[in-house]
Amino acid sequence: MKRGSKLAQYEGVSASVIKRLPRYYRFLRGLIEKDIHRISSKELAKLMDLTASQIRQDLNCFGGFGQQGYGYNVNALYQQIAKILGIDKSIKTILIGAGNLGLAIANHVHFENIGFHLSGIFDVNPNVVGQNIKGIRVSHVSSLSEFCEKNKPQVAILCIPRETAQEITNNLVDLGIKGFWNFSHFDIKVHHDDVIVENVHLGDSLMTLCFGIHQLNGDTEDKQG
Amino acid sequence: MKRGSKLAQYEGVSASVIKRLPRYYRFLRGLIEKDIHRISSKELAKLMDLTASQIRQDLNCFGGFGQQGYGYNVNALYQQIAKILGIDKSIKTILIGAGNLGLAIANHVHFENIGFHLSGIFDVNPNVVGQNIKGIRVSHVSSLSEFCEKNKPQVAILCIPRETAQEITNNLVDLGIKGFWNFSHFDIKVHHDDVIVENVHLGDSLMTLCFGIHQLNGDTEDKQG
DNA sequence: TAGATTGTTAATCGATTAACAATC
DNA sequence: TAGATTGTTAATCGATTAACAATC
Repeated sequence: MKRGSKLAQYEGVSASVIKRLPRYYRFLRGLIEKDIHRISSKELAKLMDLTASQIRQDLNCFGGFGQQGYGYNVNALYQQIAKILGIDKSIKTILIGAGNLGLAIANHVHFENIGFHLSGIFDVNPNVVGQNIKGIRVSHVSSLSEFCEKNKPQVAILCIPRETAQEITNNLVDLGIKGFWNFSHFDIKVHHDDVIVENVHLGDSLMTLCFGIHQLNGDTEDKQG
Repeated sequence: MKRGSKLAQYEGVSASVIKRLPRYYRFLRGLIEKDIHRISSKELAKLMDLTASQIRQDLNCFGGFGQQGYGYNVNALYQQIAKILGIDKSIKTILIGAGNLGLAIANHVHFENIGFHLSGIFDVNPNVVGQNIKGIRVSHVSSLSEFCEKNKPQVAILCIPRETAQEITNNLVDLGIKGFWNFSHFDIKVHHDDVIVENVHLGDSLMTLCFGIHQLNGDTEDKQG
């Protein structure tokens, strides 16, 4: 039995490569929709604004998916990447915080298509608790531990205020959560090395754009003199 | 008159450095809230899980904000970063697409705190057009060009389906939009080098987490045998 | 002054790109 | 076979880290 072995399959692969995989996946789907069944690293590079070298290097971290003189089979490569990412499985996931953003995430993200299953939604606001979202009844946060013991979710999505983020995180780690998708404006800390955090700092992203725009505009705010 | 000069102020600074600035900004605010007025690169490094070297290198791209033997004045540094990012100004911004995600963004993001002003919201759905969000009446997309000519927004937030993203982008570029905050599941292409795109691919982020979880679990899906 | 900590240069590390032999 | 394109090694480039003289 291989399953359960603690030996990570792609140990040597760098985070930079991993982070590019979803983008490959997206572009390959685009090709499939256009009925393109074969592509060379050179063509794909042009499409994605990368170098052909990088594409070949990236893919070869996981195996030789191409064929000399031919290129890559789009469908096969698409399936391979799905498998590498683990999208073909289904990770039990809970959402903490059903405010504006939490609701939008619940409704907008296609969990089932990308390897997740949303199985519980929690909030503290009595006006929200009891509501139905995507067929899931919003529960009070006080029922979290009971839920986790019974259902053993692996991932929690945090759409909660910065002030409570760390405390909730600590509780969730104790309840067995292994991964956080963190939307709170706070860099949550986790002291177990078998728990991972994926941050989505929307504000940070927008501030980067702010900088870029002022660079374009040539705005300077020198002390006049 | 310096304003309007096309000479970018921080031309030599790499994107990696820029992208870290908002995080510094967040942590500095945290310190201010804790009434900490002075910090060394070493202490800040520990807090942020960086090296002291990197912090000093990063900040010195923009100027010498510290003092030997003392460290950095938290308030002063906070203000400096705000200025570098251009958060102290206000960029006119429109939102395209007032579905789940668009509404959440409009309500959730503190535009005014991070250098932006939301001045228009547009959708095609007649059930949405006319609604009031944060004091802004949702207009039909057909009125976009009129609005842009009159108000000259510089940034557009795209919360629209992948299928229409490129077409809308092309229109908006023609209408003078200089920056895109793109939430559509599509890498929009822009062929002007004075237009910038900041992508937020939520699905990509979640897929990365998916990969990480399966690595932790030691999941393998080898052909058995 | 002595101690601390910066700003900055030099060394290291990692990621990207280029080159080319292998091979379909 | 000839042409195309991969897989992979080597070269380059950039980003991070270490070291240390400058200086508060």
